[in-house]
Amino acid sequence: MGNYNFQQIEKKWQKYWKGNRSFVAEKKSDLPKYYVLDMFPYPSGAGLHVGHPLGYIATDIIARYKRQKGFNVLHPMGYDAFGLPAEQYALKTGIHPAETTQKNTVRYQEQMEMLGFYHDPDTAFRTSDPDYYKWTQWVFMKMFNHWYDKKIEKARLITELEAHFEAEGSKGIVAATAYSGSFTAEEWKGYSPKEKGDILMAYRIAYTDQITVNWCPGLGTVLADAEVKDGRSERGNFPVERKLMKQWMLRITAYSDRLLADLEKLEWSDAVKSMQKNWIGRSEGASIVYDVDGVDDQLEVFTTRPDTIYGNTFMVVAPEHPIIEKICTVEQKEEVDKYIDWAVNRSERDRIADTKKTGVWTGGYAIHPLNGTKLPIWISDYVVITYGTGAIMAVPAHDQRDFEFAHKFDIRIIEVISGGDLSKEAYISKDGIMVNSDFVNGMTAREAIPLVVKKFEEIGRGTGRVTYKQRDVVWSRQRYWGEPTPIYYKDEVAYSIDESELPLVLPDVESYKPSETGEPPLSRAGDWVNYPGGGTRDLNTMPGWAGSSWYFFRYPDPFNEQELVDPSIEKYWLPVDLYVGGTEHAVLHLMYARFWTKFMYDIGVVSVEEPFTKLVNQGKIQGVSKLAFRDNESGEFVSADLISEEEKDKYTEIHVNISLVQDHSLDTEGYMKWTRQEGLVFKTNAEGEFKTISRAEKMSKSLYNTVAPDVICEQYGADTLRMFEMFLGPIEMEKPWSTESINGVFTFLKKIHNLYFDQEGNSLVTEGEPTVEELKFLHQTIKKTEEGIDRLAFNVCIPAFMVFEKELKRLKCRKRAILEPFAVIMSPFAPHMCEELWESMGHKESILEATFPTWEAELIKEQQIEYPVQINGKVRFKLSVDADMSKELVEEKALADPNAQKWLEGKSPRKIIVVPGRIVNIVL
RNA sequence: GCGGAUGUGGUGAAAUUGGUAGACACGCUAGAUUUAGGAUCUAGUGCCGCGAGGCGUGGGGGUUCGAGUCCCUUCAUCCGCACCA
Repeated sequence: MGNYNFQQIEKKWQKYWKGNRSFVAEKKSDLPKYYVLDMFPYPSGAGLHVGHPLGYIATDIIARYKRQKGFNVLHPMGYDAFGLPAEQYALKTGIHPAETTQKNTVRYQEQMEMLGFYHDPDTAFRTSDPDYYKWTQWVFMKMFNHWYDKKIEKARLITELEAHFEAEGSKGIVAATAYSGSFTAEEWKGYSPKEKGDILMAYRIAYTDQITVNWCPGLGTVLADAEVKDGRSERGNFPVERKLMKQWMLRITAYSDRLLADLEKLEWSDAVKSMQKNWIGRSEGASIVYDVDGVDDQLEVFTTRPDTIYGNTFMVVAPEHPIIEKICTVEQKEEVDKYIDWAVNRSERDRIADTKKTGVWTGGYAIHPLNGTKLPIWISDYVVITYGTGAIMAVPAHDQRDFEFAHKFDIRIIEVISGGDLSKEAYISKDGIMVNSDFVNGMTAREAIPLVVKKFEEIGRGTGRVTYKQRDVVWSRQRYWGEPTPIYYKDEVAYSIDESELPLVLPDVESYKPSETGEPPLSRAGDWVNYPGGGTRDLNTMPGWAGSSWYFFRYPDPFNEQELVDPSIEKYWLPVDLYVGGTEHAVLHLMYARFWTKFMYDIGVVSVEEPFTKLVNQGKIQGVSKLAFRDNESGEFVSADLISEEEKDKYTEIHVNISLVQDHSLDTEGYMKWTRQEGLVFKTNAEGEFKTISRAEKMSKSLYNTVAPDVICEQYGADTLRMFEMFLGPIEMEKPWSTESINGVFTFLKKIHNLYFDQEGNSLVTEGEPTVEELKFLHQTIKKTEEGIDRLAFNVCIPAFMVFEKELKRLKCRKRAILEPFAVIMSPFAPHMCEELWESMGHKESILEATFPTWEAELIKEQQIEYPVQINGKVRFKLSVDADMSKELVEEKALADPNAQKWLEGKSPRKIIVVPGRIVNIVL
């Protein structure tokens, strides 16, 4: 057998689809729309490996299926093209990142085409195209020109704020801002342009601020908190230091509440939702203001447990807290300075690794707001300046950290909630009963919380408050390969450029390095840095997140020069119905995309508040690495089967290229050639083989375990690869790549080919009327396929096809009425082959135009049902009855059955359960 | 520590609302066939047992006529966050 010439077939249909622009969506249509989206890739130089297409195959299947179901389908694929690798390559080689990006994009496109994907070719833009980033800059400018009004929970024009200041001063404004001053209209009018500019800046949604940032000297740029892992950069693994710098920020915190609340509306996994919730980190509590003994300043703390106020025996402030210098006594000064110096210079990494409590007393006291006792104020780095107010009321009896601290420094512990064992640990439950607590004694802690807050509000000592872990996001990078910031400065005041000047095109520079003075690469852009008409340009570029924060709005209308997106088109297409991508973007990208969407909604550019209705995180396909053992002392390589478990630590594991390994045996000659090393010693086993071990881990070039889809396509074809990847298991799950079982799918496709064609390639399809049995099997298969696709369980569709193929073979059925719909339902999975089958059956149109058949419930209904009959929970025999027989009749028939009589032996059963269509259970 | 997920044969995995656990595929075993190749076809394959039969969805307990599925508890693995007040 085997004239399944997949190479020829696949080439033919890929050319056909391309030539006919088969996958271009109608911009607007009376048809219902379906918008399915992949997280667009960064086009890296390495090209795709077999792990990448997993999600793309899934979305491709959905896209083709939905089209056959009568939807107008948009399945776009563009490129997230700004980013570090191209720039670092440019630093090394001098090749312009645009050139590298262009080359890599073409390679990606070829590979995707090879896999037969349904991607709208009009959407293949790059975020680095000026026509695209024009709108990235445009949104940024809008953020610069808006502030967030907390009263109506909406972004508003900054000019409206100015007008308000002009008329009434700062009174009556409730905004998301760090500005805490107040002024009258008269005062405002008297301010200099710089003073006004500074105040307005503190309100803008895109604003600059002098902040402590994660400065990464190795990369020459600042990084977002999330881009830093254990004190090192996530990319490149360079050390990161804390440094005070002026940076662009986006006021995402203004949206924290909405970002949190709207999670409820989304069909996202609990895992991602909880990661987002965690990141926003909302907590409800109270802020309480303490007087400080002998000083005018007050100390404000945030707590989630105001109920424990009477257990408060000391205060702790972060080492950076400004109050320290005011309250620190002369006697304590030296010790305090020493501690602060140590704590501040301690690396993030050490601080996390070491959870032992450290600290020092300032010498000062705070006054308990309810009972007036003096509470010593301590400094410790277990309190961080960036959360809450950077100061806490310590309640050692009911907070584990305070408990440890109090024990170490021998501070008083007062129990105020009974029920715990304070000799061992703090008692943190809210269900205990309050004691030693004046007016809340006797109630539970949970009940006490609102009463204590109320009390503080009455005496003007505090208020109920909500805090968030989330902080504003740093939105500037001192890099070249990104969107230039559309801002210029004149007399130290920032202005946005005019909309007509967009796009602000990234200028060429002769070197991509930062300048000698540490300024960004754009400082080398010659005259570009001067804004025409006076002033100088901002030299920062935006982070990689910028382009990906809104790209899904551009796909429906990618060539629009007048608007970011035509509102009527946007209304038709958005939101995205299904978004598929990896978990690595669970927090940052998805958070920023949601934030930008909400902002754009506020200013009326888009009609949706949430961009992605349903999100699916595809599990990555892991690589299977091959490792050889090398003796640490002798440097000899030793076959893995010669090494016992205990000896393993005497050897180093070396990743070897998986193509050099067959059946765990390493081609040692090949290895030496590959590593360009000669005379290596390999200790082989008794059979003369050198064994390696396998390990599933991330598929990565550096671990030499990548498998290119090109190789698989050449050997088995794209249809086999697609089906195989879907067959491996549920798309959400992580699984190691194994080529071993691919043959099963390949054989199946060959069988399908043989079902439709003879050896010479002539069609075997016959014209007879299908039998009821044949139709029944067909419709069962359609049903399974439809249900499988609807819940993205592609791994159950393919077995259904396999079973059906066997069934057809058994029935010797090659009837058109059966084989035609069969080709249609399989076509999303193996599109090339099914097109070929479709054509061979005399169709002129592409199989894409064929309607996905609907299963007919009547047809698959059984005439006779075979009930398993249980006696006391065990199946004892089978009972065949008419499908429409009533429960009572089934019961009667079951009891009358000789098999049942055998078990009953004349006794009458206690109970009989008949579940229609399922089972009969007789209980004795 | 907190949060989220996952535990089913030798392997990847199936199993609508609780209703014959292990579909389908890989692998393995036996056989057939061939121009012998890692091709193709047929049969078998959860475990124990010669057998009837018994036991089986990480462990323990519960609800139910009936539990992979629901509840409680415990263990293991993976992921995320982490002195968050």
